[in-house]
Amino acid sequence: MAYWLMKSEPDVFGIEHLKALPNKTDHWDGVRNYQARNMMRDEMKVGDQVFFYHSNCKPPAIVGIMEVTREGYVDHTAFDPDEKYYDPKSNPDKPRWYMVDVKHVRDLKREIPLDELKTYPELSDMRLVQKGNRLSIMPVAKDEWDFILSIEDDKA
DNA sequence: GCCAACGTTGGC
DNA sequence: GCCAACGTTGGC
Repeated sequence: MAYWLMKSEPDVFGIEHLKALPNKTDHWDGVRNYQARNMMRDEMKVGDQVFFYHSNCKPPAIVGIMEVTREGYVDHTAFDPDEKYYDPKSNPDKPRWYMVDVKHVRDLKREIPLDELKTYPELSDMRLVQKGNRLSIMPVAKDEWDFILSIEDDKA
């Protein structure tokens, strides 16, 4: 089993939106970045655990845990001109973009903000805490995953 | 709202 | 295939 982190803007699609859906499950559409696409298409497996990260907000933070419930399949929103993430270069005969389904597992007991994550030497290898990081989906090492859960009970 | 980082596009 | 221009991300 592998571990991941996925970013979303809470104003657009936050963890509260995911929780409100039937089965607390949704497809993670709209990813238009090849590195992120490859991870969803090729690497993420059912049962993998995923941190839900709120980006572009105050404060940016890890807020919960999700689980992959369906492996990579074609992101049909790329074919629809009415969709925000329409991509005319993707078509059903030659799909360019993929997505996975994720299910809300639980909220963290507290939000763990980015500026706190940056203070731990244990997490210094995470792309999340590195400068200029723009990748919206990234793998998380098991020891990093375990470490983050171990500070969940700490006082902020 | 600013701006640095970085991915993508397109002319050559 | 290079690289400048441009667009987007996302922290601050």
